Amino acid sequence: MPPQIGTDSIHLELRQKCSQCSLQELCLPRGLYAQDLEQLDTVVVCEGPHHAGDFLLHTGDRFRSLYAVRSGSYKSYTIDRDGREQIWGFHLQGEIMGLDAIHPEQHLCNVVALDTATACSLPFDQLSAIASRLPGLRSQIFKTLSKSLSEQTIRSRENTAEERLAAFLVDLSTRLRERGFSERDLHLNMPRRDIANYLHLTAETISRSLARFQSEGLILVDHREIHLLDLSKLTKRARCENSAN
Amino acid sequence: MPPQIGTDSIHLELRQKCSQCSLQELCLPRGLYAQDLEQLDTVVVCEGPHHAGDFLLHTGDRFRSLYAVRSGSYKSYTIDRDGREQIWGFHLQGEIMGLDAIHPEQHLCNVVALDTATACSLPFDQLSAIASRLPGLRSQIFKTLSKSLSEQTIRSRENTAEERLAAFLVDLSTRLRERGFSERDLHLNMPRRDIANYLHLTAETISRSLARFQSEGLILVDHREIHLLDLSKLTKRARCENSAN
DNA sequence: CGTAGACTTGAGAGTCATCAACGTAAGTGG
DNA sequence: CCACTTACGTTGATGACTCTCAAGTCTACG
Repeated sequence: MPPQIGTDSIHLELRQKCSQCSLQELCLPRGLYAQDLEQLDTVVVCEGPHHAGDFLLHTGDRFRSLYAVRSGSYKSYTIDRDGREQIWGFHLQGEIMGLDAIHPEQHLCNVVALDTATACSLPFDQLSAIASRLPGLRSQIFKTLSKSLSEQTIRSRENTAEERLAAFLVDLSTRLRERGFSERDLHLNMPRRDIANYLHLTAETISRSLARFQSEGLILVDHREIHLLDLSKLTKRARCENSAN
Repeated sequence: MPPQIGTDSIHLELRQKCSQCSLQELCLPRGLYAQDLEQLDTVVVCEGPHHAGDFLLHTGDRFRSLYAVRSGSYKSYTIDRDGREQIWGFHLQGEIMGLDAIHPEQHLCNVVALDTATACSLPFDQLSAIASRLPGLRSQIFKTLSKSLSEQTIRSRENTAEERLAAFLVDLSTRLRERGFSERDLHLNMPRRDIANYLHLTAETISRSLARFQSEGLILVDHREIHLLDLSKLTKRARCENSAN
């Protein structure tokens, strides 16, 4: 059973230290001074490990914390009034989840692990209190929200299926590179249907578009392993300015 | 010539008082205590008046301030690499503009007045400093960002032209009601082309969809005056849960 | 080996963009 | 007051893109 959030019975071994975490520069602590990081250390709690399909959050959960992906990956989604899944995003190491919950004070999304994954819980009241003392952290939270907003808006402008898929692959490639992985070898740990859902397309269209990219020599497709052969052409196909970082 | 932001030569008469502003409860100061509002009073500066077509911001402007619409309305847009306009939003009284600029520290959007309009400049460094002392303001800024993010994400899920247009009309109606205007009589102060652009459609499709809504008795169209006859049916056509407030 | 789910591929249909023509309203200058 | 212009809006015809439905293949796993 995962540790309860918001209780006092937090085992010390579950405490995670941002000050010693290799994801520092990708995550919320980005740009903070070492001594300031120690303030974060006092509030961060590890969640998980989760296995593929395990839930980190459910729609309607009271908002207490933001979550940072520590290892593995998660997807967030809602269920619309027709009972259909609506995927909001796929989240890699260092990325912040639960931003949507700040305003309504409850989580809009379900968040589920895509593979074996852990997350850091950042209790928001405490985070906000620390941020009141640390301009750098305050700025970082504001920037995280602002960046998500811009990215979401830009993403919504993509027109054709190929544009969307190309942008998805390039975006994934960029995020993997930032995390020290190969930018050319993508392992998709979600079915085509999920990619399609995320891009507001169908699995068939994803399949056909991947096939077309492959026939044009842009990528190599082997089930869920995608090798990007020509990143620059793929970026051109994406059309939308993925302002890196 | 509009007052320069960030200089010391700010005339006192340009100072706006949030503590005496009728938009308090719609705008960033929402929920703040009276004595706290006075801290905001010390940093807010009026911009404008702008006339239709006047610019408040240009893409690439250095980010110094957020802006709150004080009167009239604005639209924000970018120019994509093909030189085409991409409208990000229409902004009514009390709404915050420039959130996209926090992360890159420069404005992504041009912001232009749609009619005679004024805006309050909220110098961000000072705002952030005040927020460090006022949990209520801090929370309000976080919530504003979080809400924009969710709305943008939900908006991107709308599928058909009619869904998008219905959601647009309902959204506008809701925002006008919140501001004390009629929720049934909309005056669109932008051409069809701009609505189409915002909704990722064409002006022709807007025209046809409006005609269809009218023929079904949902609305009455008279040029840019739209009267909403059946808000509940229109909301159903919108499909997307516009979680009010 | 058999089943279930994921993936691919094909055929047909629907929605919306594009192109084009036309109508209308507002503003200008004669 | 009227021709003229310009921008906006509407309506129709056509075509492209992608969804839907269907069939078939492949993989994983019991």
